[in-house]
Amino acid sequence: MQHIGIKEVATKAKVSVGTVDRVIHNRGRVSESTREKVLRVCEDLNYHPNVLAQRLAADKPVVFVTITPGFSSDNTYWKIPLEGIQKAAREMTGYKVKVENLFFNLADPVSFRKAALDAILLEPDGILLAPVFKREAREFIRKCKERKILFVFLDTIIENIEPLSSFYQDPFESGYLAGRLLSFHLRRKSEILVVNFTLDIENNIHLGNRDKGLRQFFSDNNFRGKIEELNINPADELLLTKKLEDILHHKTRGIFVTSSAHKVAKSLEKTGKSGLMVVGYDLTPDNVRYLKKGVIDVLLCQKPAAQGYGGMMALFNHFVRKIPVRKEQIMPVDIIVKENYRDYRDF
Amino acid sequence: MQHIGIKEVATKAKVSVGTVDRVIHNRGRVSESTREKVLRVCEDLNYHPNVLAQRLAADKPVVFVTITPGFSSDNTYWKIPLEGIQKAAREMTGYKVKVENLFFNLADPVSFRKAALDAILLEPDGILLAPVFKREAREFIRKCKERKILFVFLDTIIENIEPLSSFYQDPFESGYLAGRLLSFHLRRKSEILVVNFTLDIENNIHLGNRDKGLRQFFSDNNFRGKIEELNINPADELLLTKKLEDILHHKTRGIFVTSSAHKVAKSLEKTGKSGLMVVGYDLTPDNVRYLKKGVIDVLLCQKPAAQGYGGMMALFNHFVRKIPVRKEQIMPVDIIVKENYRDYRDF
DNA sequence: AAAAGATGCGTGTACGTACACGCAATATAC
DNA sequence: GTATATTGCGTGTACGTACACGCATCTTTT
Repeated sequence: MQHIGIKEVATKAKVSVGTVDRVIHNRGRVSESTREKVLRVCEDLNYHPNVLAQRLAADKPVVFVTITPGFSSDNTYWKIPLEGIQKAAREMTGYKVKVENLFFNLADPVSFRKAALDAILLEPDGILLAPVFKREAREFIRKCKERKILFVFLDTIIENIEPLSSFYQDPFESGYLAGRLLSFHLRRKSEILVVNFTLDIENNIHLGNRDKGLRQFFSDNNFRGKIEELNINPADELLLTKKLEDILHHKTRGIFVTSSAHKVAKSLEKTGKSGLMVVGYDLTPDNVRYLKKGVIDVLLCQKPAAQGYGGMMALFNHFVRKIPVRKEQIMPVDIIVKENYRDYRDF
Repeated sequence: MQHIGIKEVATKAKVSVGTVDRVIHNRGRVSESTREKVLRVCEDLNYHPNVLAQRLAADKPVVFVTITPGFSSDNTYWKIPLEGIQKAAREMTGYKVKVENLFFNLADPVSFRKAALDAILLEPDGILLAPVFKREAREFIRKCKERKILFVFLDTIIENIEPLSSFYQDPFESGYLAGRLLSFHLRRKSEILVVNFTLDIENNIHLGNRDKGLRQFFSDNNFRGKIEELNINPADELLLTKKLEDILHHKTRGIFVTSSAHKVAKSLEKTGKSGLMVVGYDLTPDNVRYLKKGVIDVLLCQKPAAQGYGGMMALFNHFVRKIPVRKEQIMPVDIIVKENYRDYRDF
């Protein structure tokens, strides 16, 4: 006997499978006495429903909806999480699961509201959500709660709201970590430069917290040197080179870019760099090029595909496999240098 | 119609489900003409068998065997991969999969041969194997091939043998990476110390290659300083402290321990350390303690639980879910410092 | 006290696949 | 020519669960 099922429970409790089924699903028409008897036998035999058979016999599919920022040629970041989402979706074929991907525009809160409405019309069981616009997301989650729709947060979280699970990275922690890494290279009176590309709408909060994390590290470790700051529009490449030339001098030993560092790297390459440790974010092709050249020293990453995959799997595990799901999955800050970037390509 | 199944194929091909089944499984008793017709319809309808129903209807379970080193109170390393293996096994409940864990003694090749024989007696479909003893493993794999048993390598690989998949880390690469990390902290004429705990039988090859990797880095980056080496029995704690005191001097800026670094850290703590960057391996409680204290600066890790989990899942994906499996999964060298170790605890 | 309703329970069919069995039709044997 | 194999195919049951239906029994209504 491979697996004890309803049948075995029914036999031992001296009732029919139908009765056991009614007990398990709480759909009435069972006397209290037999109800208790059946439940006791379930305990005794350690009965667990067979998920395969459940999904096979189910008449309605489980429906999941994802709501993430769309991507374009100039902002490809959200392509990667989607790939993880789709990988997970492929693994759900045969389980009677329907996955619908909705997108919104990072520059337009209204597009988010629209996607949110569409999502609810699909009457999903669970939603995977990148709550970029806090206010709109709060509103949406209120509606979900009314309708008993569960949700998982992706990339960011919202304070005081408890989702089924959330997959994200703590930007403050990653900035703090960047401080640690830079500190290996600093001397007594070295200076550091922090570069913020301020027009990066999506990541505004992220960028700020990364910056704060770095500063906290140096304040915690009584660093004596100076931390310069440069806030700039990423489109102004010429300006960037000029400003960097102005601001860098012989005491500067480290640069921390709170987002993608390839533009800084490009400028540095012109200027000529020596004894400068450059730390930035994200394993994009542009960044990798400068990592390989040795202009960028460290990239901090968060496995965006794994986040998308994990978020979908959290829904799957909860609704289909019915196993407990971690409330929170803080993605490790992966430290990537020239020598190990290859290993992370597939994440 | 949720999923096109055998029935739809049968209808369209104007045969019975039994015939379709016989065609799909190549168990004869079908005329060539109907055979071709059925296969064409399968193509046309893009038929893919429903894995859930397959497993539900299967009479014999799929059998997997794992063969890994055992663990004891003094060598707990292999406990972690096993946890990953067991997590994967739990996820297979309901799929009619039988998993048997066999162990051998790292100090005794004969115990490996015994486990290997036991494994074959279980007539498994697939085997997850830590091929620590190369010669014995080769012999065993020969037998597996005769019996058409597939295998997945865990932790190490064997040259010129192609398993279904392998999950491991490249020790040379990790040593090379250690060189990069240390280099951030070195000055022109700094010295480095490499510490090898030579009696670590299990990892002998690993340790050697880590050492080689480090040296290769410094040779590739024309490092001018000196690399000292200390080979020592990990049991000789007193001797370790003494030797360290002898060998360390003001020019020493880095220590690379090719395995667990906590014993070195303990000695350093007595001696008093300053301006010394310590890099070691593995996220064990002992190591973490010194990482938190700041005596160890970096731990290089390889997510051993994820390796065990991934290895089992490779078997599962191949035999049960019947989806393609990556031939090789080189685990990233995770760089762990005081600030991000928390995030890796669950891997 | 008979009719109507509610309660407690069993039966049957479906989900998509595997596999044993059985029955024709054809092929081979004697 | 009949008897026996062989080939080609369909049917039936099982896997474990979900859910509709139906039939007794018991309770309430008038």
